Amino acid sequence: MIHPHFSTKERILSAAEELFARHGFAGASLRQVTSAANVNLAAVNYHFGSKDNLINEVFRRRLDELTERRLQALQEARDSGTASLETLLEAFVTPALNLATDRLGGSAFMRVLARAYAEHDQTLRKFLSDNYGHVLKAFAKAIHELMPELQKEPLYWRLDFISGALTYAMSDFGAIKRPPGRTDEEHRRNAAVEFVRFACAGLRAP
Amino acid sequence: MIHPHFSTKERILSAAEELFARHGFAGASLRQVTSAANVNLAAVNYHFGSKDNLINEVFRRRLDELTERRLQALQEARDSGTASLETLLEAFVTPALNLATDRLGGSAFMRVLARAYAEHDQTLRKFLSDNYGHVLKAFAKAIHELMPELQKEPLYWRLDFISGALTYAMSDFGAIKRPPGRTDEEHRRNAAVEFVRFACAGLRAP
DNA sequence: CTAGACTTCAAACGCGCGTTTGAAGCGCTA
DNA sequence: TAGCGCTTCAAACGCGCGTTTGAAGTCTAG
Repeated sequence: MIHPHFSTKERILSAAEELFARHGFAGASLRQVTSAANVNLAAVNYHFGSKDNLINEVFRRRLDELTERRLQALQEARDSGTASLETLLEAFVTPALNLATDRLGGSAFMRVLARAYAEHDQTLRKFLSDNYGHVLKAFAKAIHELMPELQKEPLYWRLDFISGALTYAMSDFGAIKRPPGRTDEEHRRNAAVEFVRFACAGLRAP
Repeated sequence: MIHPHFSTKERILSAAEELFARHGFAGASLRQVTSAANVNLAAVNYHFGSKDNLINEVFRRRLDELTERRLQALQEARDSGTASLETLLEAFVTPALNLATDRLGGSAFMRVLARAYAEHDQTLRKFLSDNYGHVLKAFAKAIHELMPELQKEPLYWRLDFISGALTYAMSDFGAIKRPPGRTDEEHRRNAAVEFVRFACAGLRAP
């Protein structure tokens, strides 16, 4: 059961996120979802129209905010006038880390995202690239200004690797668990530092 | 229709590989598989017992050989006495790349593998880690011997990032589309070169 | 030629799927 | 209180799922 005081739509989205992460889009049924959300089966089709559209909305709910925070952090980094590769990557990584660790269900969403990468479904891929492709472009542009000597194609490859590494590392099947005697906050901070160091070095590769 | 002169078992495995890559394990049905393989529906349960076991056999067929070739390449790199980070990572990546490009259906298998990483299913993950976990350990050990100054925790973080990036790069999802006028083979080889360069730099980060 | 093991076949099993339906419940304002 | 949207409900729809069954086909050894 998921947070009975939330709205029906929110409860469906949360339950769907968790079950899609665990069983995949085809593997999780609407009956499982509505049962976990403590909601009538027909509520999904009433509020979302179809299962396919529910999947899209699961992405939209998290990605809209993630996108906004990333672009905002990017803008701040550029406005400060002290932009380095490190601060740019921090602007990209930190919002995702916050989502994965702060939010209720955020880590489930990271696993859903990892599944989306493995999906070859055209509808879903088009939805994602249409709605959120501009974020990657904005960061690519900022990084390009900072490293004009790096060709466009290698740059895009490396950004691609960075996105993949971040997504897979943040889903909880990654090997690294929080060590005992360290707080979640410290763990997240540590992950961000390690990741930014790794990604910057990768970007600066000869 | 898939290669009518192959045995029933082989035709089922090939069709299953292709369809699991395209629609996922839950999303591809045995009716789709047997229809694509030009084989009777009951043949799956006769030859493999169940759908779950068919999934395992799809992995076994490719991973047994992939594992052997990776460990062999690793051994050669160490025996040659000129082992570098680059040669180690090449030993890991190249067999996968050859599988993806040489073999009929190999690229489909790479997408299946990406799906397996995103799966949370305990049965499948246990099967994979029981049978093939030792490969990753062997490479981690070799890298540690080559970079003894890198602490264990940062090393594990970076290997985690690299696994994610590799998985991501091997599935075809990435933002990078194959440029027109370049073959699939060239595209993948280029990806491997870019990947090894990126991963080595990341491992060597200060 | 034929007995017997192995393989393929069409048909059916019960079940859970996504979706639809029409009635019932609810919270407003008039 | 009556009327009216919006939301929830139980029930049902047709369909495709994984699996099972028993008969028919195929091949080889005696």
